[in-house]
Amino acid sequence: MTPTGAQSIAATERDTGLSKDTLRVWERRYGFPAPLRDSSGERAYPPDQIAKLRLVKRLVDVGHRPGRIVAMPLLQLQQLADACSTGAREGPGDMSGEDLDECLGLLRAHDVAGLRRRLGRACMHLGLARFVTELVAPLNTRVGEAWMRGQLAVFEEHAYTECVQVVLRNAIERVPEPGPEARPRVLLTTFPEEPHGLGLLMAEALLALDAANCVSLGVATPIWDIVLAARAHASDIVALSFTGCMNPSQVVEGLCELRAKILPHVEVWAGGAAPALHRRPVPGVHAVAALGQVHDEVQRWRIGSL
Amino acid sequence: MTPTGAQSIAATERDTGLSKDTLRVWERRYGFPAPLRDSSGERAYPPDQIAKLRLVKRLVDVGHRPGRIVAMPLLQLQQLADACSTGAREGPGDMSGEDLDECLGLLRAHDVAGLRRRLGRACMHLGLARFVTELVAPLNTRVGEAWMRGQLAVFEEHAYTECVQVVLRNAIERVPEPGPEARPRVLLTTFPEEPHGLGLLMAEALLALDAANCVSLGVATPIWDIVLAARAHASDIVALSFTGCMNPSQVVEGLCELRAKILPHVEVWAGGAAPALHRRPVPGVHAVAALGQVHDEVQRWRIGSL
DNA sequence: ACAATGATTTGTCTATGACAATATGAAAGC
DNA sequence: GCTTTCATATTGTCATAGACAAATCATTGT
Repeated sequence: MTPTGAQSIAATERDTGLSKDTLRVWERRYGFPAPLRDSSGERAYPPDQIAKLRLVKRLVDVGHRPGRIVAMPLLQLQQLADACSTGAREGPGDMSGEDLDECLGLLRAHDVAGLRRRLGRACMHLGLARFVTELVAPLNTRVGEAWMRGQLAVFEEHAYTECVQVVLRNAIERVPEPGPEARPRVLLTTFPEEPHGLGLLMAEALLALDAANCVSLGVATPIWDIVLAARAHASDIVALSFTGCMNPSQVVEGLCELRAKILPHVEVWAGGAAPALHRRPVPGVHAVAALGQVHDEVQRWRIGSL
Repeated sequence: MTPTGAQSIAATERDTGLSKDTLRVWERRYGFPAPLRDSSGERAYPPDQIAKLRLVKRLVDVGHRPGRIVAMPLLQLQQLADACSTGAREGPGDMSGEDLDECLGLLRAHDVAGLRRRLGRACMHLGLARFVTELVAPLNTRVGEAWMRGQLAVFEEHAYTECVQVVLRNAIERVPEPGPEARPRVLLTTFPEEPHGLGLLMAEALLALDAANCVSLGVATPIWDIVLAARAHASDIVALSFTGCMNPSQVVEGLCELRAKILPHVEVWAGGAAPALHRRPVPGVHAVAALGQVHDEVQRWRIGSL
């Protein structure tokens, strides 16, 4: 932390999601980042380079190639970011963007209590299923985009996530519990590299509405423990959630490994925004493209299990 | 993943919490771990070595020195683990261990729904404050110890955490909201290296009972964003939670940095099981030794702010 | 248009040396 | 006896540079 708040390589790794090795090899190959050096020759990344790295990482996650974009000037990167995000606009059946804008406004005004009330009201108004698929899902996208463009600070995204989590957990609690014999029995979790749990909670809400018997392990469960847990809970389905921040190869390898180790009659469902999921399907794994599909998939399972 | 489920160094890093650098340097210096090599010369850690590494890591976190214990045989390590955990036995005012045993029993039986009901009942019975300080806190310790001794699987610990989280969030939701003008205004979060949020939730529960105005950012907020958030929310207090898994130097450095960047009249509270917190106090940071202290600290703040 | 093949890109791994921060333990002073 | 001080040892992290396998691109041949 020598000059003007420049950060060590370890801090940069966690703030950008790029491994130390990757940071060093980009520097070697593409000339960026070009960190300062402290008195003992260690890299010190200034804040602006970290910001650019975050943007690059995001663009790489969406499919751009490092060699092409790492050396680009910041302005061009931002144009690129704008270009990708405008691609996915309101799907059919989404809320009129007004509600989304209202929520974003409350978030920007740091009115956490207000946002929580607004979301709670929307949940009651729409019903939990539509709340999840038509408000929370597109709102997540909007928040993610705003964050990528630098229009939203990290702490605002954190506040948002916490807020949605509170509302969702509350709503889930209010769904009447199915009997202990209800089926399917679903185990929900994420892989060890995936620290985000919002997708999991959205899935749990929809599953609970379909009277499935949910057990959530929270985030970041080692694969072997997922296997053990599925056995211990006699699960019919293991549901995994992935965000874009996960390395594509980790997604595919992890799913293969899980599929190989788990009992064959247990279904593996994988959902979320990770591009790898939908580019290369893994045999024996159900890729759930959209949250709206959850209901149909449960129906399918019930028919199949008769 | 060549022979008998041996894992790559990256997988071992996430499963043990030891960095790649540390794994390599231990091998170089102490001769353990001694991973196999795959066809291209890359390390492949067999499951038993990973298990031992986890145990060693835990012992190191409690204060043992790597140079002394890394090369020890497994049996001796287990004795060491038993020796340290029996050290901290029931503090005064704790529940009669029976309730704890009952909860642990439900957990071991994988009866998540039962555990949730049991905890919910205990919360109503004891009241939220005593529930947190006298049941959840010691139960956390028991679960941690059981995990260290290998009597509890990782997935069981995950299920436990999720369970407690649900119950706590539910209880917090039922505490009447204080008015928007209520003071103190408290911002809750953890440092970027700290992924555990249970301590945060326990603190939030106690603070809510004292009619503080809580805003939680969840876990893993960059320090600079904590500063921004405290400013945006006009917080009086920033409350941080730490577990033993955080590197001691990160704790101290982070607290110093935060203290330096944040407005001077904002108090910084730090609580949790991280040993560094109580060994080396950081100037300008209130180390909250036990959860029971939260109430008194809020009182102190209120008197001081008149 | 589509499949096969060769070239390039890219992240991760290895190896070894260096260093700063922390902890240990002995000696010295009260 | 008890604390303080300082030299020594321990320990995690960082640096450099080369290697390689998997994924992706671009080109060619049906």
